[in-house]
Amino acid sequence: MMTKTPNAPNGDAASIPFDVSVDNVVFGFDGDILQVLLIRQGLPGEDMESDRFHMAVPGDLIYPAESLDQAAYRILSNLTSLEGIYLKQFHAFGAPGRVFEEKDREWLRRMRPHPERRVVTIGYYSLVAMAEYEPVPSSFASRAEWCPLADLPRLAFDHNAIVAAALEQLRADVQQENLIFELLPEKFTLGQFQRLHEIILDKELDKRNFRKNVKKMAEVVALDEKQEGVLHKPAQLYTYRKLED
Amino acid sequence: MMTKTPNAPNGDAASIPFDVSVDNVVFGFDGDILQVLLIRQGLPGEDMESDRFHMAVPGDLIYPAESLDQAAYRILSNLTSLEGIYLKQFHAFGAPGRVFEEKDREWLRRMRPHPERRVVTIGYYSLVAMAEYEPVPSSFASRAEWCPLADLPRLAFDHNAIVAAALEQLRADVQQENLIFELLPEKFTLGQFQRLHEIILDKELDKRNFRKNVKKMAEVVALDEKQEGVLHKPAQLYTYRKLED
DNA sequence: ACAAAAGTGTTGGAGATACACCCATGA
DNA sequence: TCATGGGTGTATCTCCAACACTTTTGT
Repeated sequence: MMTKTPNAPNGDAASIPFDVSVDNVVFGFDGDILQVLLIRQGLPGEDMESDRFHMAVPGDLIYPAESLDQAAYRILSNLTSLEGIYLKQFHAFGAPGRVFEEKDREWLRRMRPHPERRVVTIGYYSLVAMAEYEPVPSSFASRAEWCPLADLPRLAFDHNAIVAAALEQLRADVQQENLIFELLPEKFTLGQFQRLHEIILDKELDKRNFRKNVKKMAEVVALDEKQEGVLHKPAQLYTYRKLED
Repeated sequence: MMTKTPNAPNGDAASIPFDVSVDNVVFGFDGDILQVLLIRQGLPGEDMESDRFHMAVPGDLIYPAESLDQAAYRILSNLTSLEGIYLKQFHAFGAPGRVFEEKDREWLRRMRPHPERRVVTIGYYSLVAMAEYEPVPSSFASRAEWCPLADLPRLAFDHNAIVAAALEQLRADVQQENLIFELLPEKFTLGQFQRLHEIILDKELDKRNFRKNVKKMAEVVALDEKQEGVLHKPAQLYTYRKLED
């Protein structure tokens, strides 16, 4: 426990200060594909279309008096005006080499009071029904945008790895819990529901068997309403109702 | 994102320094019940039997140049002489009120260079076959001991909550992956194997059905050997062999 | 002899899988 | 009329749950 090593003597050097942040991978489903919410932040004095902007998953340092979960909620509610969004901590990222690009270091130097501090970030993911998403207006300095999961650009820091880990965790979690409804709008078709399953589980499902299973879910109830304005047979709409027991 | 609030203005107050630590919940199986490895640390100048000792899950601050995983491995190998132990990060704990007992504050004041810093800890759990566990000799200041999971004492900080969360995570993980063998000794009986399942899943299993399922696991192979010195019919011994594919 | 855990098969029901055609709409 | 996704039932197979008695050892 208390072994002294050259790398980490007791005393000050073994307790350098850290910054702790939260990064939130926001997944959205538009009825067709999964998307991720990204932040595009300009460096001060540069315009947003410059190729030196900073693209990242939304995140921020933790405030002195807030918990990790509170920080994650704060970040989310600064981006959307929604309440009660599902949110889950999934992994901490703290490798000493997390910040390795010169561009990222530059960004930290301009935006952070202690740009050289090692930073450990706590990864969260959230689930949003895109149809109900109301983005907060972009500021001059930053702008949120959806990006299809399939064609993410190169992100800041280790954020590509964070998104990949979030997706993997989501895949595992969906099989256990009722998370999947968080991604669906209030009214949805069985086609959308099946497509969402197929994307997340990453395999094709048999339509008839899938619908047979849905009929056994008491939480999914058919509405007295059909799709409109589609160029094929309009689908029955369904909704999710939490069971009261 | 950059909203100013009284609680967290930009600049220094929004980036107070943190300590980051790793706490490792080490689960062991002795063939009968699950146990947890605890550290009993004396305050300097007090003896180990004093009731003012500090009982906790093993943990330490992260060193400047190591990753989270490396820190977790270091903590583990300072306690056991084993290599290749299974270890998994499961949750970060960072509530501002994690340290609330006067006794814990006192301990920090004596042992830490920055006792007032807010500390975020990354929780890991590890799995150990107790039969093969070789404890490292206790120092004058600290001593590791197994404690049955069922009768944990009151632990330091929020360590009781950390152990509970680790157990919950272990329960979920076991159903997906092949973790359970990490808790078994090299040679084990089907009785032990079933008992371990029953403890972790927290439900009784049917002996015949259980054995039927084990027979379908290609990784579990019968040895040419039986238990000795037990006061009942000696059981066939089995072992786990990773499949090469 | 007794106590204590080891070991052993069958059956019925539920749930999973595989599979192909017609329907309603907008362009 | 064509393109597009919506909608529907049956037969088979696999997997899971339920269930009771005999065996081997040490004391």
